Amino acid sequence: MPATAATRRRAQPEAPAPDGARDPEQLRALHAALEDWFGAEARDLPWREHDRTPWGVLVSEVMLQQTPVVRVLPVWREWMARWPRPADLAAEPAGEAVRAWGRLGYPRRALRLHAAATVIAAEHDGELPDTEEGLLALPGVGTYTAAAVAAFAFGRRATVVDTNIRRVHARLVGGEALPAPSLTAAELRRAAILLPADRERSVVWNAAVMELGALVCTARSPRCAECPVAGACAWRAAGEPPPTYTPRGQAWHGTDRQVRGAVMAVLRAAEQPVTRELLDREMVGSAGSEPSAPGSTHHFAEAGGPLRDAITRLHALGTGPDQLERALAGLLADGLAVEAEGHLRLP
DNA sequence: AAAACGTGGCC
DNA sequence: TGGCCAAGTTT
Repeated sequence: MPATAATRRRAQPEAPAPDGARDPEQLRALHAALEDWFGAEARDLPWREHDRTPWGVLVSEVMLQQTPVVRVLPVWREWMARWPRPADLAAEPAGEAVRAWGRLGYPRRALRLHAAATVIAAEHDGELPDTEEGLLALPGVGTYTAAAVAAFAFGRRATVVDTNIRRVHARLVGGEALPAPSLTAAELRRAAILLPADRERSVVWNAAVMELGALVCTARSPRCAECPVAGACAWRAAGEPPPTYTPRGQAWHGTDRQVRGAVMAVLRAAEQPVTRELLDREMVGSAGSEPSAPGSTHHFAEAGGPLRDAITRLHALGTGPDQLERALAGLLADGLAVEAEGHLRLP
């Protein structure tokens, strides 16, 4: 049956299907455009250098979970210099990883990286697993990180889906301002459809889409004028409709999380274990008052700038006894702190 | 499966 | 100024 004008229109709709099923020609053009753009505009990040190691890629991916690149860079360099191989990290106490984590946030990531290094050293002869499945079994490695390391460290064809990629797909293909609040099965299917069949191209595509989301197709005020695929963007074609929901932020002030963070800052800064009694006496219910001067107790005798600052910050929270108790219990349960003989310290 | 989990910069 | 946001994982 000869194709009529009507059937041709149905076969080639103006807007791409939201599941990403564009025709092969469109897809190929998309792949080529982003490949070129990435080649010209990609940032020079150390974990993309030729001398990178799979371990370095894993460390970068974990550090980058919910943490901006600029903050990760110096810490990643420090880690690589100090612990160039998983076994190097595994040879040290977990607390060293937590301390070297600095202020990246979510310090249990440091704990899990140390645990992963221990597994790699003990069960994998010091080498990272080179499959998604093997990587996924490591502590702190979820679906995103497993796919990312498989692709970027081992050159595998993996469906990488992070927050940047989700946003780019939502706009470019889905015609929506933002992806759903949480990852859906439909998004995974769409990402799989969009992934180039060619292995090497798939690696570049993953990196390119992620980079586009980070540099151009940003959450707030996207730079569409600089976008290499703006002409193919379903969101623009639809007139850039606003988000259909408003993301709700995380509570912070007055939360246990805030107290945990302040306690961890003290433990990181402290050269010696900190007495539990000190936390209770100096930091509970004393908002508005002054913390004891460094040197007023033997615990503070050697309090330098960083420790003093951390203590001052915790003091300023005016944490109540119940909340301090809860926060400490949480830290101990998570293994981020250890209590022995009335003292608290990093593990 | 919703909720917990740090931190700092930006508009 | 305060809410939003950043290469998520775990329970």
